[in-house]
Amino acid sequence: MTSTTSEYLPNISYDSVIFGFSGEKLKILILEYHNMKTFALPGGFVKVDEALDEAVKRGLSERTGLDEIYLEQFHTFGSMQRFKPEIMKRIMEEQGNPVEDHWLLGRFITVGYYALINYKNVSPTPDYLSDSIEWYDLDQLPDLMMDHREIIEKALEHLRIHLDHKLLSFNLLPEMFTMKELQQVYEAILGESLNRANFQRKMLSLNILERHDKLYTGGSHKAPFLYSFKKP
Amino acid sequence: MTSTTSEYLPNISYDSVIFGFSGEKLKILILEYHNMKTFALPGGFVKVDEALDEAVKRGLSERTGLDEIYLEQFHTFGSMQRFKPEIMKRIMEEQGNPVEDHWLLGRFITVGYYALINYKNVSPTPDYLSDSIEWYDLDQLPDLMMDHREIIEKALEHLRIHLDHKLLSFNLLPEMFTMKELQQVYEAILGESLNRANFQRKMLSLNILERHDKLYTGGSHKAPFLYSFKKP
DNA sequence: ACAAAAGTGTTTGCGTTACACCCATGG
DNA sequence: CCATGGGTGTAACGCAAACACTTTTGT
Repeated sequence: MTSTTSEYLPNISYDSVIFGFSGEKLKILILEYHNMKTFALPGGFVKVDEALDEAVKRGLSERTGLDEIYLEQFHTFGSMQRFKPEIMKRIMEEQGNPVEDHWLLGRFITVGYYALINYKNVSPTPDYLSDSIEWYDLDQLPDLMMDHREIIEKALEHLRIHLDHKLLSFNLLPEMFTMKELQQVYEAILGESLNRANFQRKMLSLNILERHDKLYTGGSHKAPFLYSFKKP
Repeated sequence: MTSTTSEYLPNISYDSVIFGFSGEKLKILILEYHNMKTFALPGGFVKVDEALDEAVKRGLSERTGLDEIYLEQFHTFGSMQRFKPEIMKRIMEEQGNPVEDHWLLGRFITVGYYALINYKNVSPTPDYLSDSIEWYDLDQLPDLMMDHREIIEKALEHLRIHLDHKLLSFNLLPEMFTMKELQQVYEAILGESLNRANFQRKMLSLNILERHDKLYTGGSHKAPFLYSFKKP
């Protein structure tokens, strides 16, 4: 722990696992530090007079340009293995800000959050510490800093378990969507294919969907109904 | 945030919801601060070189005299409503330690943990800040500090959902127990009565129990089998 | 007419619920 | 032999999986 005062709480951070989807594969937003080949989850710090949840929303908005994201907290990581001040030191030196005693070099307990968004709505913008921020396929992740790989695994576990209850909250699908699109979301996230007929029945039985007019795509086949999530 | 250095991380705390059971009702361990009529969950702080999980185990051991407790993290609370420095200030003044600038008066983000133990195995001992620590029935809790009531509600929610998977880990029942005792645990925690026959079948179908000799209590009825949890 | 995609129906099996019946034990 | 508690059996129900069948659409 360092004694340097700043506008942020020392020793506490958050890391966000941003799942992105757009029709096919599930992706994750990863940032790379300047010339360092160091990949990490987008994370950040909490201001002294800011709620934790607010801090995460703020940071995410800065990095993705997307506001009003539904975020879900899933676990807090506090082992000592997380303490690797050399990495952050190198990052700050690369940035031309060499420091010996800085709160960023302290030990951090990090709170994990995840979100699920449509990555077509998003223009990720690197922050001042990193030089790139990119979507990576779930099965083609680069080597990640510290325990970030473990954080992703745990986030994915939570996402899969709570998918039914959370999908409404994530603004992942367009306002109107077909049953097939909905199924593709489920299949990408669960990593398995589902029976079409049974999926349809299960979704309709949840009573959260509203059926609208049919969608004529010009394809040589029956036109599918459009659905939206019920508002109330 | 204060800049006073100490052996603890500033701004981070944990609170533990210790559920206790011993045959009938579900109870919770609550401490009371000296002459203050201020009731709170037993919580504590993390040393600068100590893992979060370790800190919680240490604090709990100090307060209950029980080691090797299975603890489960469930949520981290970080709203600004938690920031009520006056309360801690009054507590410290009562203790004869008036201070203006102390890390304990800072804002805290707290990590919630819960455990489930047999309260007959436990001799709760007050720590230096509090003057009593007692078991309270779940439905007769006193008014609690800050958001501690909300923390309990959330802990209970998690306990109920994860009971099947977690009961093995909690050292709640004696080595050997009857099916009835196991059912009473479930009923106390879930807050509802269960069908005897079906409960028996469900438990046996989980394949986590080992059946031993019958228990002759001298009661005018059939002697029940004893069970233990399977080790491997 | 055909292929492709979407919607609906049917059968089956499994797990849960409710309730009944039988067994063991001590008074 | 009876009351009490414990173990097991069974029918009914609901849900979910697997699969088949029908309908719609553009070529």
